[in-house]
Amino acid sequence: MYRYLERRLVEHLRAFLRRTYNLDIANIVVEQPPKIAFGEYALPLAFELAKKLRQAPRKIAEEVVAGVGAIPGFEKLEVAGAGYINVRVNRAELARALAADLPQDDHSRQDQPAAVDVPAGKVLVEHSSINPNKAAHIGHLRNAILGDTFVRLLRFAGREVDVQNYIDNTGVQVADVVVGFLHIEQKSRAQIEALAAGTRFDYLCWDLYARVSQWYDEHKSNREARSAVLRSIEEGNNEVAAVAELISLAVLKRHLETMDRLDIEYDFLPRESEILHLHFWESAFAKLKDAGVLIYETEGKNSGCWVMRRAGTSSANTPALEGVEITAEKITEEDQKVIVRSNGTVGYVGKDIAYHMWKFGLLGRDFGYRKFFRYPNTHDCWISTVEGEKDHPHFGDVAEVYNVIDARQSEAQNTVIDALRGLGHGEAADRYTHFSYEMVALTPRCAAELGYELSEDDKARSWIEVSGRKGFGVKADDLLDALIASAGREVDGRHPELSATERGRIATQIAVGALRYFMLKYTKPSVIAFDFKEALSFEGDTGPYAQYAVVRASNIFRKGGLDADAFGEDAGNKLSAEDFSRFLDGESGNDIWELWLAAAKTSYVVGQCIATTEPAYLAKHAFQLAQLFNTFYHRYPILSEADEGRKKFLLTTAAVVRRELIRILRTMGIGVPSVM
RNA sequence: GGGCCCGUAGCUCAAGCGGAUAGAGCAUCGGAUUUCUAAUCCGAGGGUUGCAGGUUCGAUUCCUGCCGGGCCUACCA
Repeated sequence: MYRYLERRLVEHLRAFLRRTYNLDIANIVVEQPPKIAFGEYALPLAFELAKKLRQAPRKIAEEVVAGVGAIPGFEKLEVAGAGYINVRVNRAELARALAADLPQDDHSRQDQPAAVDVPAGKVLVEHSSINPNKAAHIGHLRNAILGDTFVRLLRFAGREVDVQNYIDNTGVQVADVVVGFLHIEQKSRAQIEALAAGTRFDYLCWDLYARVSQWYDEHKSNREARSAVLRSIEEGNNEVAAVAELISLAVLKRHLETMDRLDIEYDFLPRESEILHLHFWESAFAKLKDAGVLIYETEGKNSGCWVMRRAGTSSANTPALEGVEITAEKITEEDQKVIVRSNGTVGYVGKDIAYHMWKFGLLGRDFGYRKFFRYPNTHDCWISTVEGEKDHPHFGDVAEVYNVIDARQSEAQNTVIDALRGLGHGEAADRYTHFSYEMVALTPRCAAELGYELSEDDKARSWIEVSGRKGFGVKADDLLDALIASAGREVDGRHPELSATERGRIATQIAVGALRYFMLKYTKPSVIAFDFKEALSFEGDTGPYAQYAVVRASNIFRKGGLDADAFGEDAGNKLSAEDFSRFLDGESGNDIWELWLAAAKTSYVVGQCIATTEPAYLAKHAFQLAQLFNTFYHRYPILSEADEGRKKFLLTTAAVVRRELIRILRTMGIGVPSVM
């Protein structure tokens, strides 16, 4: 609602500037005033115009205020300070629309249906992409939670989204665990199969993987086992490849179970083995050669390889003059990225280029599909195969791509984008977003708790990187278990009257809320220094704080003998515009209005999150709304309110905030317990 | 060497394309009428936004140079 009012305001201003000053300002900046008493929007417009019009900002502001005329939904514009234009909306009108929960555009934009705002075409979000050779850890949790929340944000905005989780089942990481089972543990395929059927097979692989790394270090010759295993996996149709397949599928299944605990689901799991066996690369390779994106190097250390210019490097040595043959451009050795090795095999980036051509429907080949995993809610997750089932959903061929991959891979990601552009698919390259974020590390204290020996240098660091290879890190399931246990102790103490099952359910919801919120509250470029104390906190800027605000709202209705959901549904009919004016207008209405205004901003915030690929704004929004509600809750006792009209208004306020908060939390993948 | 990111309160982090008095949480200290349960609320202290310049009516934000830290820079994935 809030965002449509903003847009309408900008349109009126733009029209005014055009007809009055003959100026076309492409981007009219709209801000939010520092205090609610100043209004709902603030425009620094006059400062910008001062130079162009050669007039004092204050004078321009006065002209704008006087000349722009009435705008539907707005109360008035006024000049403040040196030339700010503060804008006041019609509080009663906005509140009534929010209470009625009108579909966003019905109220604000009757001339344009909501569908106009939703861009055409499907969106593909790739996230998680965990190597299927060991248990998922906290770093993977950040990825999956960011990715899943972004999916929810897109769906909130009306987009159709496919969720993919890319599985590298043919690389060294899987090979190393295969080496561990076959060479160190000396297990047979049947024995491994039995282990894989046990509980938390991924934990077993976690430890084994760390031991394999040690084993390699013991004798250089031990590494030969890895090469042999890798070769067998790539060739396929042999015992080693079968072992690798069974391990990677078993670990993958564990990952899906772990993520399902957090309400994270996938639609499709494309695997590297199919990219190889279905010859995706051959198709891509031919096109890349034709387009001159790949260059065959004949000298230097990369002699015999097909190379590409590394993303971010410029051809400073060979000035890009017009008419210069670009395809014959010489790339200095250090700016070369090897795509095809001299032995003819393709590296990771090459496979990724092929995969992304497939994503955009530019490859001319498709995967085979079979059902792999059915979630408890009966949603099916599909996996790639060479020969698949006849009937399957259509994946790929999308309009936009978001890849949730950590910042360390930005160069590789940009190289893929460059390749698409080099192939002449500039429009695809423009709609390819590397959703980049920083890693999760551990505080030195946390590392010490896990038994890691700290050097003096380590102790001075603000954080220490986890290492799967060393088996050093916090496993996702362990963290979740710890959170559930901790939340469970609180619930048991507070609600002994509930059944153990019910208490467990609540503890799980709180744990998931705490974990998801924790991973979302930091902005993406910030390294998270993980600490159990912080992650296990349920107070202050946390998920449980926001959940608790909803529970409190629910309690009001329960104690009052009312149904909160039902009350919220027709809340718009309970009060007249005059009622809203009475309680929201003027100085006295400011603090409750602030709560209403915050509740009205959800779709605006969702839009910001998508535009900036930053889910942290949603966490901030949830916290702010919960905080305002708690203040309101404390300041205005509702059930004991004597004035019936006022009581109805306060109840409506609680119902609307509760409804919006539930919506926000759902978009973050966080449910709300019945009691806390 | 080159590329990318970061540096804000004791700690962990915010600050929408440059805007009004740089905000939260934690920690510390002091409070909250026996209320819709305190996983809550109110208050206090705590800042030369790494340093130095520049652009601007206005800079935490943009530019340049330093200082400090991280990541990437494999014929690994």
